[in-house]
Amino acid sequence: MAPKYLQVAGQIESDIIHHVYQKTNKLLTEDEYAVKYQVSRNTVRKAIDILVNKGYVYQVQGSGVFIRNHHNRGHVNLERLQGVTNDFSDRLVENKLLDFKLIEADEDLAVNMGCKAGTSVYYVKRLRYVDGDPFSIETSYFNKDLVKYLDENIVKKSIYNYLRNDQKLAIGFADRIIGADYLTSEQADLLGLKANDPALVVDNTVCLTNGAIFDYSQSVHHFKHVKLLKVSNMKGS
Amino acid sequence: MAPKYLQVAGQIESDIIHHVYQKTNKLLTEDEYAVKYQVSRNTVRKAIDILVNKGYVYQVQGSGVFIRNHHNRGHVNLERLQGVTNDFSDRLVENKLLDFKLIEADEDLAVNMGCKAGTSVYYVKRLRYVDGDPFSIETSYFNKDLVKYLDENIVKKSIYNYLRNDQKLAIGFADRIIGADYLTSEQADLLGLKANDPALVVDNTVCLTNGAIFDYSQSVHHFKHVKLLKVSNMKGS
DNA sequence: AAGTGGTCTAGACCACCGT
DNA sequence: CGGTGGTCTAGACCACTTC
Repeated sequence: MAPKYLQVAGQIESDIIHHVYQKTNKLLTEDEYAVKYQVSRNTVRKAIDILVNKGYVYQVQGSGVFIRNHHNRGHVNLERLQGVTNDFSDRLVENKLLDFKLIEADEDLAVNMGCKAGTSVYYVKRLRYVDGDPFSIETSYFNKDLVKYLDENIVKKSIYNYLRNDQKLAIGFADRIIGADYLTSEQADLLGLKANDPALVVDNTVCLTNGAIFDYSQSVHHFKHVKLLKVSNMKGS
Repeated sequence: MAPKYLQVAGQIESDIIHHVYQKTNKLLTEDEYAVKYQVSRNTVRKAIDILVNKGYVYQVQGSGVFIRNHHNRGHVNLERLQGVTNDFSDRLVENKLLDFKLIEADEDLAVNMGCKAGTSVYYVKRLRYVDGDPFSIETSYFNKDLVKYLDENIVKKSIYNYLRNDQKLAIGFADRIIGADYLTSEQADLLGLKANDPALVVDNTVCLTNGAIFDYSQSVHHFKHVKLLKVSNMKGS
């Protein structure tokens, strides 16, 4: 059973997506949601906080909660892991499996994954397409002590959906380090670009709720097709 | 008077930075902070939420709040606007003013700033250095209807510190769109790189608490010196 | 002055971690 | 089992916007 504030957030999010508030461009008041969903006002506020952080709305004290217009322009929202699968749910996301094997972590990888050298890790290399265009090259490592099982069929689809829904993995938090770099000629071939073209590179470190690193990965994105979106809230600084 | 949860968050943040919890790598319990600061537990939780979002700590139900080890590696934390000034407070941040003038917004700029064409906007172009290395080229536009005054002296220092502290501007939220692109030869000269080298490009749209856009800017970052950091929390999806 | 979001409290009960 | 974080409530009062 999902907590109430998530249920309420989901309902309101669905309303926004289906343009229920298009006339006023404004949500209902907190008190109105409290009555509507039979929850306390604090629970409503927690739900709205989630929508604020996802970039759907902004709050103005004394006035209301307003819908943000330029929310979706094909950007990958950094607020969600699993960006491509979520943000492009209305587009065709495909994966081409380039490599898949079980290996032992060397010294460098062990440092990045916070494990001992020699630990068994799944190695997955995929080329991801959106609407038929090459989108990014994703090289991932999964600690086998934590991710007990993977196979080619799973890996061709959404790995995270499997880990969360089937393996019931308690995914907690992630660091992402974002930079730019040259494309190697091999990467350029895969993405349909030229060697030394720019690349948008994201290093991911993903942890379980108990802090253990189960996934370390690097995504090399097509610089023309991929823009990341970060929405920030200045409250709390 | 800052709200209590911000004060508490500031205190604990300071404790973390000064290695008060180094022995255990763990914060005090929520109840202990509630007693220590004479606030309710909910206020403590709100303070800790801020530290979670800033990437200082992570929470484990039933166990405690733990400090994250690899927090600072010279990255620009996307959780804060004013990244360079904050994240590199222990390093030398300098600005070279390349251009500064009052102009009228053309059609394109007006669209980006949500204002009418012909609106007066300050135009600021700066080259930013960290520890003497060229770091990024920042091209900014400020709506003069909202940012009443700027001059060369202010612009050579931290614009945001001035707007927040002196002009008491109520800064609310921001969108950032992150991508990679080629460097132009002019940009390459400024950054000490070569034309067509990669660049990490960030477009900013910054709004007041009432939703009005007061700042639109583009930062072109040195791809070797700049990495952005995003910490994510999987709670609430 | 009325409406609406922002802060804060005190307390209840649940879920999970560790011993 | 006790300790600790997670969810939720009902209500009070403040700050800001709108009229």
